[in-house]
Amino acid sequence: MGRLMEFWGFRRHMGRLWTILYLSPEPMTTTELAETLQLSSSAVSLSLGELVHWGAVRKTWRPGERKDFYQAESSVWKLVRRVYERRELNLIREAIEAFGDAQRQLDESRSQLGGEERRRVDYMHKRLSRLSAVSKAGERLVGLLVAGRMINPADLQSSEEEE
Amino acid sequence: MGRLMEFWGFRRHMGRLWTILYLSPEPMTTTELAETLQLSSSAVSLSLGELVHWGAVRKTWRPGERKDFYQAESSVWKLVRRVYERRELNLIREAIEAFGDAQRQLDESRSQLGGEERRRVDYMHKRLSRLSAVSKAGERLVGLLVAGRMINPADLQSSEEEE
DNA sequence: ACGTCTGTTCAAGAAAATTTGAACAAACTG
DNA sequence: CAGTTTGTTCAAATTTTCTTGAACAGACGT
Repeated sequence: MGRLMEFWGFRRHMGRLWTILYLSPEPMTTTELAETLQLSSSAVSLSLGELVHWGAVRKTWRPGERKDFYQAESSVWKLVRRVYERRELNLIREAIEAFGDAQRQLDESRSQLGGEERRRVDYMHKRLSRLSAVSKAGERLVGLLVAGRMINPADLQSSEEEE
Repeated sequence: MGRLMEFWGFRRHMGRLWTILYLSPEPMTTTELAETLQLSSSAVSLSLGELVHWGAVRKTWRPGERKDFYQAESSVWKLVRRVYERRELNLIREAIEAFGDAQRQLDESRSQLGGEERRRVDYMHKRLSRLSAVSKAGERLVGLLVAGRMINPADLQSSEEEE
């Protein structure tokens, strides 16, 4: 799980910590976690905090106990969905914006150019439109995924068919 | 695109190079690319090579010209699909294997344990089964994506419903 | 209120990655 | 075949990211 998480753009330790908690029938303390994974307490604090931020781990208390206890959110699907919702969707939206900005910049310079250069700018403009179209199709697709609705990958394919 | 690619686990330069080529009506040489992006020739060579390996860029020639020319594969969907096929699917499969290995290791030690410890091992075993189930549902889902078939995210959800 | 226990933050050090220039290899030209 | 041009590989150097221990802050019990 550590490698998987790392690949997915998170800290490796986040995966390791979550797994330990997921496999434990009881909530655990930071001390136990640090011992199990041979990590310093600061490393545990950092990664655990991020896990809590992503909702992958929950803090719990025990009557009488002074230390915090942690337990894993056990629905992987819920977690995946949350990441796609918060992170991937944003990423796609930023990209779409960037493509639009680029096109506007091209529009501005276009009038001052002539012949060869203008044809080049027009070409770039057309390509950016296609990138936008694909991105928007991707955005819709991820949106459906997050909503748990059926997805048709053919939509993505057709979004960049030559006109 | 550089940031997007980086986020997706590739070199940033790969995204930048691909974009320049994608926006160019003509194939380009390594020299032009290095100039445009202010990169050393070795950096261009390295990242371009990887792009070619992933099928995101194609080498072409021009009669009479000594240098190699490169052009971008222009179907983004094709590229995404290839990455999921080659990389993400493998990753999931490795994870599934790892979960199985872990379970087998638990099976081995189980007989030598008693009471409390055995209950703990049984719990971990059950959790690993659930991770396997989710992973297999994910594998099927990505498989469908790659094949361009309809996907139902509800399958993932139901793969980890309490029994 | 004081001392102790817990968790977080920070800056310094360690580790990992990227980048580069130089050396090498391969292909073409005259 | 010698001399260019082009492309790749490698190790050193730089940059970036992680990790750690110490300092800090908060909460609790006595």
